[in-house]
Amino acid sequence: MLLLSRQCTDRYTCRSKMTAEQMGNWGVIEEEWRKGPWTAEEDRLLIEYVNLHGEGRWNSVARLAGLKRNGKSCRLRWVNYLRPDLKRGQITPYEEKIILELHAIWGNRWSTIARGLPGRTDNEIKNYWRTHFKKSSTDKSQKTKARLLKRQLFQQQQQQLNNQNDIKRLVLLFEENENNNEVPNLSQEKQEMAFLYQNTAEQEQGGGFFYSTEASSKYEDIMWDYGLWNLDDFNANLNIGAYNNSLPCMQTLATPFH
DNA sequence: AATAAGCCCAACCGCAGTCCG
DNA sequence: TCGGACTGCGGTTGGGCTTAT
Repeated sequence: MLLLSRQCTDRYTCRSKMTAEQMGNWGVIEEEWRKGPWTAEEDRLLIEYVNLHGEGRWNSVARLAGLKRNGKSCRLRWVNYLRPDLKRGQITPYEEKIILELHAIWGNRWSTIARGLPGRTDNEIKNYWRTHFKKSSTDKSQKTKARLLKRQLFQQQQQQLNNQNDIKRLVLLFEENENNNEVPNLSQEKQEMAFLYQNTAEQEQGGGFFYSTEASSKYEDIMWDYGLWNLDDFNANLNIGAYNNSLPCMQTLATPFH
């Protein structure tokens, strides 16, 4: 094992005031790949590589960029630290709220949750969650969070009732256009979604629309896939009248993926 | 002032899914 | 169809920093 002499990354320099020497056994070469904290020079090479070749083909980075890092390490460094669209700084209360809400739905699917928080990485969210919320259920702050979440979920359910009414109106449109089997000016996806809602609603006989069953989970997948999670947008796109609610809720918080 | 406990976060690991020859 | 390479994800680790005692 070879101990390397090197500079620290900016982050380490300014945040942790840690020198390469202080890193001790970090920054070593095992076999052919370097491990441990990234140096400023490595960052520069990686940024250069991505600017030239784009993201992906991470295993080519070592060869093409002259980095002694494996593909996984390069991808992780880019995704979690070097990407230009990353937000810096603390998680805001608003973002925390989104994390809580999305985690209530998706559980530990951090990458899915991260898609609802532009500029934040799955790693960041995961770390934040583990630090702030993964505590024993007896923890006082946890109880407070749980209470807050419960209240939010109640508000969301009220909101969803409104959403259902909007979509039911859409379904009525379908029924009115039954002969044509198509609603004019609606994309295939949106028609499919409304059709799916119709079937799901029938199956569930009006019971819990979003979270209750496997059927609704299938529906959720389609919502995410088509970027229709935000029903405000959905309604706006359909021109069937957007509702207005000053309370932030699930539908208005999560952003579509496109 | 010393130190223990908790916080924070970069980075690693293993696994599973996808791609491609 | 199959198997290896690649990619992405979630879990975990480890070490510096901050706060509480």
